[in-house]
Amino acid sequence: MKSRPPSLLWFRQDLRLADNPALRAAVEAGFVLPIYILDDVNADAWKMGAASRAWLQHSLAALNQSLGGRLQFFRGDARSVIASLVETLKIDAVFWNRCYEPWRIDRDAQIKAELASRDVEVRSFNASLLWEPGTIRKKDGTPYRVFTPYYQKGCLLLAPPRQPLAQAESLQLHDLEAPGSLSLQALELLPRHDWHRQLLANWKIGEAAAQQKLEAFCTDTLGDYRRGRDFPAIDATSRLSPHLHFGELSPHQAWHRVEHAAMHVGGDGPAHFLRELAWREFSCYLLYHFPHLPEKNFNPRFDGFEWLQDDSGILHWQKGNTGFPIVDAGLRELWQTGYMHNRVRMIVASFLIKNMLIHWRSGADWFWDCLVDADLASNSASWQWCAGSGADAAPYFRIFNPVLQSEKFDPQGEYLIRYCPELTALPVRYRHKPWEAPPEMLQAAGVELGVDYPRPILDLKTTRERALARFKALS
DNA sequence: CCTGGAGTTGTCCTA
DNA sequence: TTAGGACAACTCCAG
Repeated sequence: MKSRPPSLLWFRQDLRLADNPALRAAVEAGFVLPIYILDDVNADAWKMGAASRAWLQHSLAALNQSLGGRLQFFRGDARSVIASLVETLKIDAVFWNRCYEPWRIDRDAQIKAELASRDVEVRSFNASLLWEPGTIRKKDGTPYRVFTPYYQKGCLLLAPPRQPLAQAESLQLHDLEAPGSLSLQALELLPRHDWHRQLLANWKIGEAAAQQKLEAFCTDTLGDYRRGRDFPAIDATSRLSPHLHFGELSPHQAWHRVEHAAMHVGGDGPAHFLRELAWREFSCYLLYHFPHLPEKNFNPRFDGFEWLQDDSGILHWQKGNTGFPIVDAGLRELWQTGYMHNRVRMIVASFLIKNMLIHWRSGADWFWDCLVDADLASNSASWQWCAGSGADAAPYFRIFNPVLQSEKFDPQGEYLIRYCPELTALPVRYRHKPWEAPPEMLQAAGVELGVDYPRPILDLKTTRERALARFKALS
């Protein structure tokens, strides 16, 4: 008896079983062969960074477990991996959920064409965006460049986000090992050194953990979200970004769960969180319509800007040794946990770009490698926003003063000493600016500047004036 | 077709 | 001590 071949379900940035349209379609078609391909070939310059890979390792392990160990892994050019699977297993249907990075769009279009020419059915779905970029335009047909009209007119007036799909029932999985399939370990997602262990001790990874976190956020912190989200010492943000990036959670699930919570929570926390989800969408929208966003200034006026080449400066910044505690705390948080609080991301970005006059791409590259929530769209759009070269960008004269920001948003210096514990014994007011503490106070606190904690690598006032002059000259 | 208000996240100076 | 204004330029859209 000859059985029908399984349909191929290609997991990408949708590592979940619930609210997964491609999975649902595959299940309805019969037996399913679920696969994941680590495609560094087509990703080229945008291969996942180290922190993302470490996350991915655990997310795939969780997904594999939910699939009873039937998820099959591959490595290499997805075009040839899929072609060969289709050929050897006589597969006649392939399903996936869409991704929106330019290189993935190109690659997927090639695969789609190739499969179509072999009479293989290909169906792709939207699983990661509330509003897909191609559908949102201004009245004149061009894409939006400003967030608020994009969100208010383009998105909200168009259609409400669809309801999440229920998990597909009676999943029948293909249980033969496909030719060329590898073990998860063979993807070599974890670095040789042990850095990722400490990093991932901060996180619970996978679909179940993501759901729990969404649940906890809605019940515990959503009410105070608007105010609390600015204070890095408080656990008042959702920290859902890596789960959303890898698709352990869909934005539809988050949107509707938060809308539901709004009935009980009240206040403007829920609306502000939904706006943040919409900023994620806006970044993806910009990358879709302006595919050079990761490399080139969105506003070409910045092309003539002369950034400084300062390799030793970048190193101080990366390692959290600038001598400005809020900046150093942020970068150390990034290194130790794969994450940085949103407020602090803006502060360290402003410091690198405006005070150090270093190209926003240097910062974006570092974040790309270190963030567990690294996302090409959000990372590129946000760095350009900080630089002033992006869409709806910050004005050039908005230069964060790291001391004022620290005093305002971490008044007790709790966040500072969490990542710069050497400053703990200093009185709170000097935690924000240890170089101003009197020598005897530093001595009493056991801090020798330049030894236990760095001296400031630059002068805030003069670098601010330098940036104002240089940026003003662009206009 | 023109016009004016509003727009994620600040800082500094002056009165 | 504190509040208000200046600091651009541009996009979007309602009137």
